[in-house]
Amino acid sequence: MTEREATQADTIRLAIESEIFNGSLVPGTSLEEGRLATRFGVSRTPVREAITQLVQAGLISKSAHRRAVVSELDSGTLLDLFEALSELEGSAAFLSTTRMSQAEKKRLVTIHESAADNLRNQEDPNEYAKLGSAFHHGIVRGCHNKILIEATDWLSLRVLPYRRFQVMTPGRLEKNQADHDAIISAIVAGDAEVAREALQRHTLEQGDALMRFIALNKKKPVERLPRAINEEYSV
Amino acid sequence: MTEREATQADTIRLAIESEIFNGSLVPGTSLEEGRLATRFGVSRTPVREAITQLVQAGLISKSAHRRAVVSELDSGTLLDLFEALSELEGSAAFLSTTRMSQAEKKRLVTIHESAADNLRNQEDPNEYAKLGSAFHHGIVRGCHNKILIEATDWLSLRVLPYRRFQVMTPGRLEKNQADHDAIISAIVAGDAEVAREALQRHTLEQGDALMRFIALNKKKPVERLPRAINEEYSV
DNA sequence: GACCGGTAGAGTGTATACAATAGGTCAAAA
DNA sequence: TTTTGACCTATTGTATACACTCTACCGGTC
Repeated sequence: MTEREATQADTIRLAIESEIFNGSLVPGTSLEEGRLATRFGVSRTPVREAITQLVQAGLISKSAHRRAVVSELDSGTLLDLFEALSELEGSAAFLSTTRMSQAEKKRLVTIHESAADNLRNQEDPNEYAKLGSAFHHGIVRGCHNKILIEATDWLSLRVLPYRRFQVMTPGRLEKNQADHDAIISAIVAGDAEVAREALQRHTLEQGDALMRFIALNKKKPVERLPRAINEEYSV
Repeated sequence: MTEREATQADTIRLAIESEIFNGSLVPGTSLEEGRLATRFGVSRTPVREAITQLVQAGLISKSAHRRAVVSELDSGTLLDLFEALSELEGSAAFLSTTRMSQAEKKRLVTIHESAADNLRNQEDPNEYAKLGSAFHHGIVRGCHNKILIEATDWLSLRVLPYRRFQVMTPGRLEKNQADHDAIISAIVAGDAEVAREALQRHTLEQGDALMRFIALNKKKPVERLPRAINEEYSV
């Protein structure tokens, strides 16, 4: 929808984004324009522009004359986020079932089978995670509705800062794979309503799992804050 | 989610927004920072910030080193927009059915009945339109999911520039009212799935109607462009 | 006559300087 | 000792000046 090129503001936006995603910038960290400017070796102008963009993207919150802060999602909002995302992904699955080409479906099956292999042979869990998100991604793209894709991406983006909390509780990957299996079966079988329901519940459950894990780890927040501050100030 | 206060950039953003909505700035019009700056009596800086925000909101498109342009939705995208919106509103209706308080449902019924009165007595159609959007709005809020509300608002915003094309084809209002009637009935009866389906189809049909009307009027685009340019340059 | 490259001119991107605001600090009074 | 209020500093918001990019026009060439 909105095409851009490599202007400094964009570069900086991407840099901040990835720092948020990889955990250098923990939610709650406050961002200071001047400091960021010197850190990136530019003036405050492009930094401000990057911040404005990230605010609109929902990754940063800010009010007038106050510092920008990496958005912090309380558990209620996080729950809302997953609920909304599950509805959107469900809708996408519904549409994708009838709209994906044979090639697209085949690609999706391939991804799914790679994931199955990975799991069976106990390979790199990071790789499995990548395949998993490719699976979701593939279904969403399959709906061929630019706006629905955009909206889904938007919500997914806001979950990313919390994805790194994702951890293996015993049997979680197997459950995940089984869910995916049900979803792909429904899509291949052409049962749109089943596909919707399966993906919807799957995403919702993923959210629940993530939230439970975060809730547990919030008990010891001592280790989180100092590290974050440290990394923000490091040049 | 993101709180702001009255900074100049926000004022200008709102000004541009409303000009887009009321039709002063027709989709396709190009916005020049310098001109806008002098028009609003400020420097380019807040104007640029306003534009950045509107770009992220989807109302304006822009790529690096090029002028900002009021987003123009081709018919395909508009169709996507309505399809996505219908899914979101449908989801909201589903959730609202079980989550709205009695007070909320009552308020919704009141709005619906006011609309019925308005229609029966052939009162102001503008007022009817307002009640109609209040009805939709009320259902969406009723889902009590901040994110879903945000996402729905986001999409609705992008439809607004085209709403003014809305016109009365014979019997359209009656059909609209009948749809709303079915929706509110399902909600009051507590039948979430019926509510979802009813609102979803209703929004989709609204979109189709709008698109048909726009398609007809696109046949004579001569009158649109000069007027737009004219209005942009008027102080 | 059509096509191509170069060259102003307009307009965007960035830097810097200035203004205004918020939040903290310190002092004074209860 | 605590609280309150005024100032003072740090940081954001805005203006202006400059640099770079694009585009449209022009002359030349095929």
